Amino acid sequence: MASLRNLSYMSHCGSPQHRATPRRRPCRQLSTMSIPTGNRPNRQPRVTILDVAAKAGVHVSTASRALNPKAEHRISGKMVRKIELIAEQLGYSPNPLATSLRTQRTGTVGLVVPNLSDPLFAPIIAAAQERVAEDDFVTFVASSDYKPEKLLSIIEIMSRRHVAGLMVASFDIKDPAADLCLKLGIPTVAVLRDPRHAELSSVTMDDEKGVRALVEHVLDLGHRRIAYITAPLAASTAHNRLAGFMAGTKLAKAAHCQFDVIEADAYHVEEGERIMKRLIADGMRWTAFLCFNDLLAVGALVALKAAGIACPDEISVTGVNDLPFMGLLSPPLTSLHNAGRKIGSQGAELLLDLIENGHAPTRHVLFSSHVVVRGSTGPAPSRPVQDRDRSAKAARRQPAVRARPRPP
Amino acid sequence: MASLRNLSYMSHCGSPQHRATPRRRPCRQLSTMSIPTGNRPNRQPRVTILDVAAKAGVHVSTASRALNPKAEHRISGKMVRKIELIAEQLGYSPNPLATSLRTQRTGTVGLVVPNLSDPLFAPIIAAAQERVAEDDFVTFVASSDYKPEKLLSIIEIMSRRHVAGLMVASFDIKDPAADLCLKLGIPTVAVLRDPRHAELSSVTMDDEKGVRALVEHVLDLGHRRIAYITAPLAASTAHNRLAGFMAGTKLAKAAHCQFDVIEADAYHVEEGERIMKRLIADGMRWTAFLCFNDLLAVGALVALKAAGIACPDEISVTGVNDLPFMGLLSPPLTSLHNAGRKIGSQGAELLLDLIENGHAPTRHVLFSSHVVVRGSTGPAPSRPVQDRDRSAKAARRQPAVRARPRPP
DNA sequence: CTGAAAGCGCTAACAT
DNA sequence: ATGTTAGCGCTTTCAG
Repeated sequence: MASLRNLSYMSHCGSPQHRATPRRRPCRQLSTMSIPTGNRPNRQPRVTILDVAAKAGVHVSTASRALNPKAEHRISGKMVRKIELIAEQLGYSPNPLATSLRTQRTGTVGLVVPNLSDPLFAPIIAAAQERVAEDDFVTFVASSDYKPEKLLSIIEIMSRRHVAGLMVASFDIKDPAADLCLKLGIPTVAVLRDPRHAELSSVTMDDEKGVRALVEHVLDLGHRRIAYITAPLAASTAHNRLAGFMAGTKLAKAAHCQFDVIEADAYHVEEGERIMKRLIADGMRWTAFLCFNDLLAVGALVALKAAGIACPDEISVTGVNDLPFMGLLSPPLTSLHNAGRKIGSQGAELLLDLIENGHAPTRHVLFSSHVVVRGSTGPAPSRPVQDRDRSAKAARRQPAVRARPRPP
Repeated sequence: MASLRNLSYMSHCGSPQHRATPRRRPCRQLSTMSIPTGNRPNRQPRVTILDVAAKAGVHVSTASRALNPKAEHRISGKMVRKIELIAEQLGYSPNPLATSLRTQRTGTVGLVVPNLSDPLFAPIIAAAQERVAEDDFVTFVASSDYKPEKLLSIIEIMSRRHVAGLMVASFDIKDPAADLCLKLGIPTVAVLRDPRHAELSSVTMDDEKGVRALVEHVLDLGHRRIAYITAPLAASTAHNRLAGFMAGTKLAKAAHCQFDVIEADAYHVEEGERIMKRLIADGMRWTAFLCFNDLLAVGALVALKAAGIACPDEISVTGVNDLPFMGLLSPPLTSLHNAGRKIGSQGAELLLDLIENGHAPTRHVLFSSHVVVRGSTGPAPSRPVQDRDRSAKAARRQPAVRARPRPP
């Protein structure tokens, strides 16, 4: 069975090439912005509704009505069928550009996330795109790159293009970008990050409850020195999860507990690694780390492994989001499982409501997450790491950790 | 340091709601397709070029020229500056819909992948989107869902919307969708999947060489019973990688070697798991598995672990693409590292070339991959799995594996 | 250097 | 039930 079907073993015959000088756009106007030039010479001549009308021997408006579901009852049944037939055999399809200009409706929606590559956002975009496609919307996608100015610019660009609505996963708390959406009159749904704007619908996870459950989980395991690595606090998710952490600590009524919070500068693996390295170097004082998200947690795991600190035997770690593969790491990561694709489809659903019913009430959908216990959390060790012979600077204790550690 | 900054511990106050009856689109025309209705009542009244012209006391055409870099030298310098100033203080920005209708250029490109959620494609889309955004293009994104008809429909929709170009990662070999792109006159770049169309530019990985290197790697480790799990052979990548496998087997001049090929039905983890379960049940005869991609390989690892078969002690496994986290699995997956984001940015580069220079030659960029050796491959065991007491049906040998195993 | 006028392709009053 | 007309906002001949 070494051979299979009739296969042609073509070898790839391409030749590698690279641009010598990357093209740069010429510097532009201030507020105006033009459509990039494309020098396509020979496109197919399109069949217009005029052609259809001519062949049917009727006026364009008749053809237009016949082809338009909303007006087709104003036309005799036979005429409708005749025109539809002609349209089909001519291969007519309406030019959305003209339709849009006339009707002020483009049939497009915009999806904005902080980072398209993040495995958290990809399924959300995918699900939202699928949902709006069912209603014949096409999707602009852009990435804010975690930059507020970029988000503003994206919203302006999309607004100029008359998107019917926007689904945004990039809002900060009290984000001016959210105000901009409202000012521009664009139906907007916030997902994951809720700007806390009364007039904006949102779809979010119940992060507060989720993180509180994580705290309870590690408390149950006997941990008493617990650190929480939060994301930059401009994001609502960061607020909510921190609130959950604080609530969890209160639950503990913990006289003998030590809780600390460390603020990360970013959301990715490298940042988690950087922070954990620093903490290790400064003398490790905790037995459990709750991380804002899985990526930071994975970075923490990497740093622990590099330092020869055993997880979960010496230190427990948790993440949030339960990204793909988190269950297959070593150790498998304990995490908060979120609604994944459902967030995207539900966001799309709210958005379509808003679009199709101009005065739909704003709604706030809150999905609950649940703790997925895996191998990265275990019983608290009898002695914390620093009491052993490992940490170089174990003596230095007091202000060992800064709220916002800087790169060296 | 348990408290941090002045935080407001807002608790989330949304209420969960779900649509009772999902809205379905009414059944549509055959070839015509209309723009979805959006009942937005009150958008901001836009500032048009007429307003600018009026305030400047000139004709619209003058204003148009003054604001258009390509025609602004036909206007006196003072006039240009005056109009630009007025445009800015009025907050004018051109309506791309009107511009597009007039010029037949939309400043949009389309990006199509088989699956938006796949961690392989997300970075490619992200990188391409970033690159084309530099040239002021906005991006339509859609997913073909591995369905040829869906791909055709996406291309038609995007064509109707006058995209300036298309980057497609969904082509099969000799894909009619590729012909469609050409017939429609859309500048198109194929990425990852090369339809083998002489007139289409492409950006791909040198999969053949890569997989051959993987074969060499496991041969070097002493493996003599090697299976390759291929993807459905409609995809060019599947052809190329299989060719690499075949080439590797020939290199072996291997009288005592056994090579087999198994065709998967899909690309995801579950499929890898299903196949490996089946192979285990049928009596395992191999010591090394090369998998078409990481997801299948991960599935295989899951099944092996579930069956209590040790990797790499008993069986070695490899993947392709080196997705994020592959190095953190247990065992860490040996894989082929690909160019990742570079594929997307290079694809965008070629596309922009095609768009801006109508008669740019078609180019084929081939990136090379390299083997990343990790823990999932190890020396061949002295005795293969089936010779021990593990396999239930170890006796059945001959046609144990079908080319296309079906679900039970 | 600037104005006049036409028209991209379509839809939606307003007629009949 | 169909035809007439106007115009969405912009660019681009063609005149002057």
